[in-house]
Order: sequence, then C-alpha cells, then structure tokens
Amino acid sequence: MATSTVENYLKTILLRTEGPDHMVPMGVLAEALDVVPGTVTTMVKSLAEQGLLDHQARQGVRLTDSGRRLALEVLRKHRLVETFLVRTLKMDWTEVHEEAEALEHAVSERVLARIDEFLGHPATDPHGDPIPDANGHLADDAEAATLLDCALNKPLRVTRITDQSTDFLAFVQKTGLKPGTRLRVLRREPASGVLHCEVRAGGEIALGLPEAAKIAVS
Amino acid sequence: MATSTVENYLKTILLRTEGPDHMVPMGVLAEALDVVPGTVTTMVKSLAEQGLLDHQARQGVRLTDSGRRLALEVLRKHRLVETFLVRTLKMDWTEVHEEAEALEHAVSERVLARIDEFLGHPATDPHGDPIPDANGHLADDAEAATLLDCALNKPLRVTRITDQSTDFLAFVQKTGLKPGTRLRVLRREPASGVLHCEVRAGGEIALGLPEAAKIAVS
DNA sequence: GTATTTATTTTGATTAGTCAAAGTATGCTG
DNA sequence: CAGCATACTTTGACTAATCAAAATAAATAC
Repeated sequence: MATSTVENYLKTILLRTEGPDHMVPMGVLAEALDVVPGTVTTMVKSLAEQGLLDHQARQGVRLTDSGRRLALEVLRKHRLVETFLVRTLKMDWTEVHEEAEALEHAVSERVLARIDEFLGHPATDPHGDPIPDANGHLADDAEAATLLDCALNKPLRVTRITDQSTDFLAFVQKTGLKPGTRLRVLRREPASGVLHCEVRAGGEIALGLPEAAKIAVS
Repeated sequence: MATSTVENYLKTILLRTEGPDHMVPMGVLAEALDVVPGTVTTMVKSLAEQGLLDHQARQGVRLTDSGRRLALEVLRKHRLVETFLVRTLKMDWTEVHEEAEALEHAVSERVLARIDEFLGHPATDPHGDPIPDANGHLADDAEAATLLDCALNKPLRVTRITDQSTDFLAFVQKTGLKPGTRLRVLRREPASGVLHCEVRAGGEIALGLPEAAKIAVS
C-alpha cells in the first residue's frame, strides 16, 4: 500500500493537471502540499522511480497510467467519504473536506464499497464534484460554464463549487450559492472586477471575478 | 496530535494492563505490536519523556493519567467505529476489527460525536466490549464469568468475546456462539482439556479450556 | 552459589519524509 | 545579449520509527 504522503502527492497532481499533456510544475505542488520545493523534487524523483509519474527536470510532472489509477482511487475515497459525512452523518458540507482529507487514507476498498452501496452509487459529492466510479472512470468536466462565462439574465442552477477552502465555502453557504441554487447573472463589470447576480428566493449578490470563476452553473 | 504509532502503543498498554498497579512487560508489548523488543524500549522511553507513561527499567510500563486519557479516546474511537461498521454499513462483525484498527487514527472528535449520536450512544461494541463514554469513563469489566468458571447446566447468555483474532471469531460465528446467544455448559473435562456446552437452537459444541475462557456469559 | 536461560537494554544502521540554504538553469527585461 | 529574477535542484542535516545484533541484568536451575 502507498503511504498517505504518496497518496496526497498523486491526488494533488491529478487535481492540478490541466490537460492531456500538461505537466504540473514543482512550485504548484510545493504550494498545494505545503512543503518546500526541495522536498517536492526529492519525493517526485522517488515516485518517478516507482513508475507512478514522469518527471522532466525543470518542467514538471505528469502521472503515468498506474499513478493516475491510484490517484483516482484516492479521489474516489475522498469524495465518497465527503458525501457520506454530509448525507448520513448530517455534517456541515462546508467542513467535511478536512475530515475526508484524513479518512481517505484509512478507508479500505471493502469499507468504501459498503459506503458506495449505502449511498446508492452517487455521481457527485456535496460540492458538485464528480465521483470516479469503481473502475477509475471520472466523468468529464467538459469545461462546464461558470458565472464568469455564462449568458446574462438566463436562469441558471449552481452545479459545482470548485474551491474547498473553508473561507470560500462559508461565504457560499451564507449567501446561499450552494449546488442546486437557482440564480441569474445580472451584469459583469470588468473594470471594477465585480459581478452581480440574483439568487432566486434571495437577494442580489456581488462577487469578484476570480470568485465567480469558482462557481459552475448549467 | 499523537501519531498512530503512539496511539497504538497507548491503546495496547491499556488493554494489557491487568490491575491498578500492574506493569505491562516490554515483551508483551513487543509481541502485541509486532516489533522487536529493542524498538519497544526506545519508544517507551520517548513516551515516558512525554509524560504519557511510567517506565521502570526491566519491570515494565504503566500509563499515567494523561496517557490513559489518550488511550481511552483511541479505544472509544475503535469500538464506536466497529459498531458503526456493523450496524450501519452491515459489515461482518468478524472482520471489522482490522478496519477499525486503521480508522481509529483518522476519525476526528467531530466525526466521532456524529457517529455516537447516530448510533444512539451504544454501550458495547459488536464483540460485547464496553465503549468508553465521551469523558473517558470505561464501564468496569467486573471480572464477568466465562464459560470456564460459570455454573454447570444453568441457562446463560453470551455477553462478550474477548479475542479479536479472525480465526477465533470465524469459529465463534460458525458455531453461533456470538454475543446474545443462549446456551448452557454441560460438563468440563480438565483431564482432556475439553468443555462441552449446548447452544439453544443449535447442537452440542466442544471447545478447549483456553478458548472457553474467552467467552464471557451472564 | 555458580551457571544457564530469558528478558531487557544498548548500539549502530536504515527508511520515509522533511527543511534550510547553497547552487544551477531558464527565461525575461531592457 | 548581459544581467537578474524566478523556478528548480542539490546537499547536508534532522526526526520518527524501525531492525539486527551485542551487552547486560534478573531469574531459575542445579
């Protein structure tokens, strides 16, 4: 079995990979994993020797097939556990990310299968993120529209929040922007960097453009 | 937070402590934790420096109050998780011990509180072992009777199986001796080392005396 | 009461993961 | 294209946890 450190490196690389041939830079990993860059270099070399990823010096890393398989397993555990914590144990969806961060490394395949079954094979977690299936197949993002690039004044529904930070989720929770909420974008003001939208059964909300990009809609 | 290694040492010491002033010998710990004796000596010294236990050279170890508190927290997590896996996820009670062994180190207080609530504050786990309460109070064993020292021919009920090994639990499962089962002891044969008992709604079972001592009854 | 066995401790080495700080490419800027 | 900033790698050192094997103490045998 891989250590939780290895699992975290692989999962992070998977989540930071931007396209089929994209290489994730070392700095991004160091930042995301909260270690110094030298540590990432050392670790990545050892993972490359184990055949879990390809490392091009001063370029970055890319998962191999076996690395990707492992990363998807970890991601599946993470997202199923999050869903379980919210749906079954009634925990607050804004705080389950940290819990799942620890549990994803301790949940066996056997337990995971029971959780999946118990939940009725859910397709997405409480943030709207897709859950990889048991064969490691992840539903395509298909670059869903976000508040940044959708049509104005069209009725929309929030499908996904792509930022797990407690602060952002607290804001989302307070303003009611969580997955499922219906809303429409009133106007964008690139000059001031602010976007205004109207939440159905709520008021008008202003948010920054980078923040708007973290809210996917359909 | 304590590492899982530390938690395992403390939990093991708690479970191997036989009385108020009993000191657990190093060899017992080495055996239980599956490490060489030298490792235990080293580790125990460091735990003693952290104030989690007292170590008398060539005598053994005893938990301090803070060590005991921590050990009870871990034991509480272990037993609540076992109960949860059996009651909620419908897992086989003979195989949840290993799963809980991993999960007990990853479950936060917050998650544990939800599990406890969800289960309705259970008093015992699926093996009949008492679950410490949230304040670290463990119901007294009170040296319950076992098949070895109970009255003959009296109708009894199995309350607890005090051996978590897969093999023994498989035997218990197969013969139906699990907690709750009604039975009576027919006879003991010290010479042959065999004990015979009759399971209500089952047949007659023969088992060795050391094995009989692992089945508590009331 | 010396000798032997058994339990424990010590010593020296190893592995995983990490940091600090120095060194080396890469690429941008003027 | 020279100079510099930035990103990355290397080096040496550290901690936690472990083992193998040698040293020591205690208990038991005879």
